[in-house]
Amino acid sequence: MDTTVEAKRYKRSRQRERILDTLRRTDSHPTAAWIYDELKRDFPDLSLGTVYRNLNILHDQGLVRVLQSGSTFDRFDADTSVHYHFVCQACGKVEDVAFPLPHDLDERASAMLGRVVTGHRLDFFGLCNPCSSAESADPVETGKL
Amino acid sequence: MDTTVEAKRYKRSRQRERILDTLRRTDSHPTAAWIYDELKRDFPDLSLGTVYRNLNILHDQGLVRVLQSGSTFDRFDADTSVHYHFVCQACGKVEDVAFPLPHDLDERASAMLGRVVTGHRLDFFGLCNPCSSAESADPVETGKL
DNA sequence: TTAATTGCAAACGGTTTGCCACGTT
DNA sequence: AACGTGGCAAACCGTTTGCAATTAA
Repeated sequence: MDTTVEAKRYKRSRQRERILDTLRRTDSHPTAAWIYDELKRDFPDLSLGTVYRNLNILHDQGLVRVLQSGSTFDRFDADTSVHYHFVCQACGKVEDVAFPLPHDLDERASAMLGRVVTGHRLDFFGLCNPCSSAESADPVETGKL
Repeated sequence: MDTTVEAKRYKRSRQRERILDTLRRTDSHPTAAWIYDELKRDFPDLSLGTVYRNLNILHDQGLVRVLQSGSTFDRFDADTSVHYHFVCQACGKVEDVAFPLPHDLDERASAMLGRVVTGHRLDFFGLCNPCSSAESADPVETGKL
């Protein structure tokens, strides 16, 4: 991630425009590989690395959300009761959160969606106290996780 | 994952007991590597593979929650507005969910936690309609993601 | 004795990166 | 001309797995 004051100046590229376009035309929350397959028709020499690079750029620009970060660590919790988590975007620390959400949230969602809902997961993002006081001018970095 | 009718019969192992014990003694939601380092003192020949194997077993037994799945794909979304997701635990499909949560959820959480909360993420888990009708007797598999 | 468990190391798989030619400004 | 971008392939890194030896039941 860029920590300098100046943001990077990007040039246009057909590939990146088509990647964003492809992403906007679907609601299937595709993987990088799916986008790659999709564009392979029009760009026979397309590389997976190019797709990843551009998705990261688009994310930098705030045009794309990353739903799951497959590149981070698995974290484990022996507390199997219902509770949520607060994740510090600076240091990655994970804290428990006892946030009062409706106890029948799954049932409600189930009824509203017309699907079998067996559970949910809620994470809050932000800065923990130590990191909050340590950082003065920090880049935005929205929705990183 | 075991799809047979009979569940696997586990034997005791010092390593697995210590792994669960270590996990229960902390609230830091550690990674596998952290647990490995922790137990390396008492088990000098301990292997990371053993830690992973046992964490999976403990998860099978419902004694451990996995907070982030680092082994799955990143998924991308060009819709940057606030919305949630429904993830099918059978086929992995991701659907948008317009669930009515308080618009000031982050502010409330921020006040309650005494931390800077910049955002949150809510995922529902369950079975999508196609998978729901396809599966008759399916294993529980709670909290996989 | 039977089968689960372990340590080791190799394999796996999604993602990143170095290199150099090419495209954009 | 200056520098971001693309394609290719190797590297990366957390996680899984095959194997022979060990250990629980």
